[in-house]
This record gives sequence, structure tokens and C-alpha cells, in this order.
Amino acid sequence: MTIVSLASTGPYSLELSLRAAESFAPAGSSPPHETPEVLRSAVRLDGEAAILEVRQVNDEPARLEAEVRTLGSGPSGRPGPPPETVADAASRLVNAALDLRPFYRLAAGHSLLGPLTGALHGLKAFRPQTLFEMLVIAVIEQQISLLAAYHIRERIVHRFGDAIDGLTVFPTPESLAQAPAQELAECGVSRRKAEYIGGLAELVTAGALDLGSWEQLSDDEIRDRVTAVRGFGRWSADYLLIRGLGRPDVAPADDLGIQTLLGRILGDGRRLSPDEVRSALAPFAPFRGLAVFYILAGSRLSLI
DNA sequence: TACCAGGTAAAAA
DNA sequence: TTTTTACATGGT
Repeated sequence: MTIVSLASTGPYSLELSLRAAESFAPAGSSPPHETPEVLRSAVRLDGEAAILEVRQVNDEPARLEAEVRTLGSGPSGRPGPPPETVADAASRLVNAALDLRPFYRLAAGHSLLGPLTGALHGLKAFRPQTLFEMLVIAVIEQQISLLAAYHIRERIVHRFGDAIDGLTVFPTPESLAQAPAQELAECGVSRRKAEYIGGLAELVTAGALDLGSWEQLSDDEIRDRVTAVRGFGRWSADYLLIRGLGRPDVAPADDLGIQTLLGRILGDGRRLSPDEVRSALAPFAPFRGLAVFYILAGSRLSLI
């Protein structure tokens, strides 16, 4: 067991972020939390499956506490992972490095975003533990409804991931590279998507895609690398930038769900074209992605 | 039943 | 070069 303390840059509300995350999941998909203020996540630390729990211990300045349990750790087992590893994993999950204050200053004067950032003060999106996971999820979500994608993803995770303490860690690139396309397709993805996932997993396993170094790259450099992989277009690249890397300014203009949402909230109810999405989001640069996330969360939480 | 849903690559024109 | 088509699940 390892416990570490970490700070969030600027304001943060774990409780609000948990409520937003829950509102994005299909109704009834997650059992009611016994402890709604704790983020509980199955992760892989130094190659070993672990449960990572994050709780907030102070509001301003925002401070969090992360606790890890692995199967091997405990009174008689090996020691848990080193504190830096735990702190890094937890910081990534809660996007601790993102500072919301400049976004709030920009939004303050806006008729919709002003009140919304007030009501959602401290809200950040959780990030997945790895970019590999985010890319696989992007493929699954291509073209089909989020609900259908959710069921397919659950099947893949349970079939190829590692169970620990009632949760399941996302499959490794190695396990998906070894999975026959037929077995992936049995989880509900198309034959072609199974090839995309297998191809990605092989590239990562072979070291041809060094996802770990992508944090340092610019948005456009990452778009180039993502779209060079078969099965990954502009939409998937933007999806990775926003959800996987938390890049605050990515405007997902090709996203059907965003086109529909912005048409309803900012437009006349009709779905917006990609160009109309770009125009609608222009006032929020360099925080266009954050603006979309706040509008989406506000919509899901029935605030707008 | 047919169509749409937070796309993409490959075939056809 | 541009347009059309196939693909999988789940809801309406």
C-alpha cells in the first residue's frame, strides 16, 4: 500500500468531476457509488494491475491524496509501487496540471459560459491511464452510437483485460496484438475495426509508435502521427488530443455529437456543419475544447 | 423494417 | 479527383 499527496494547479472539484463523468455513462451502467467522492480506478503500475483511489483532502488550494493497492502488496507481500509512480498516475487521471483560471477569466463575460463556469467551478475531465487505451476507444466509437460502443468496449475489456478487485484494467498493447481479429470481432466491432485495433497494438508493441513521448508534441504533430496509422482519421486525432491528452483548445468540428449539441445550445436546433462549429467556438480560443466540455457537462447535468 | 448514431478506407465514377 | 459504399451494435 502506497499513499501520496498531490496538488492540483488552480481550482479543482473531484466531487463535481465524478458527477460529470457519471452523467456521460449510459444510464444504469454504474452501480450507485458507496463513496461518491472517491475516484476508484483499475490501472497498471510498473506492469502490474492495481487499484488506484483518489480523494480530495482540501479545496483551496486544491490538494488530493492517492492510494494504491496491488495484489502483491500488503502486510506480507512485496512493497507497493514507488510514490513517484503513484503520483504520476494519479496526476494524469485527474489532469492535475491543467490550470482552469485563464479559461474562467475568458468565459466570465460570456452569456452562456459565464454562468456555466460558475456552476461547474473546478470541473475537469478525467483522462485514461494510457493513450493506447484512448486510441482503441476512439476506433470503437467511430460511426456507431455511444451506447453501442460502450457495450462493445466492455466486452473487449473483460475478454482481454486483467480483473482486479471487481474492476478490470484495460488490455495491454501486447494482449491486443496477440488477439486474433476473429476474437476481437466477436466482441462486436466490425472485421475492419478489428484490423485497425490489431494494427495499432502491433505498432505500439513493436515500438514503432512511442506514445509515451507524445506529451511533448504539438497538436498538429500529434495529428500527423495519429492519421498516419490505418483506421485513424482527423476525428480520431482530435478525440485523442482532447480526451487522451487534455489539450484545452481542440475544437472537434468533425464530431456528430458536438455538431448536434452546439446546434441545440448555441444555434437554432439544427445540426451545425463543421465550419459552423468552428465559427461558434472561435470566441473561446485558446480554450475551445474546454468550452465544449463545459457545455457538454452542463447539458448532461441539466444546467442548460 | 429502415434508419441513424460522437468515421474510415477502399472502390467506383 | 470526387463520390459512393461497406461495416457492426443498439435504439427509435
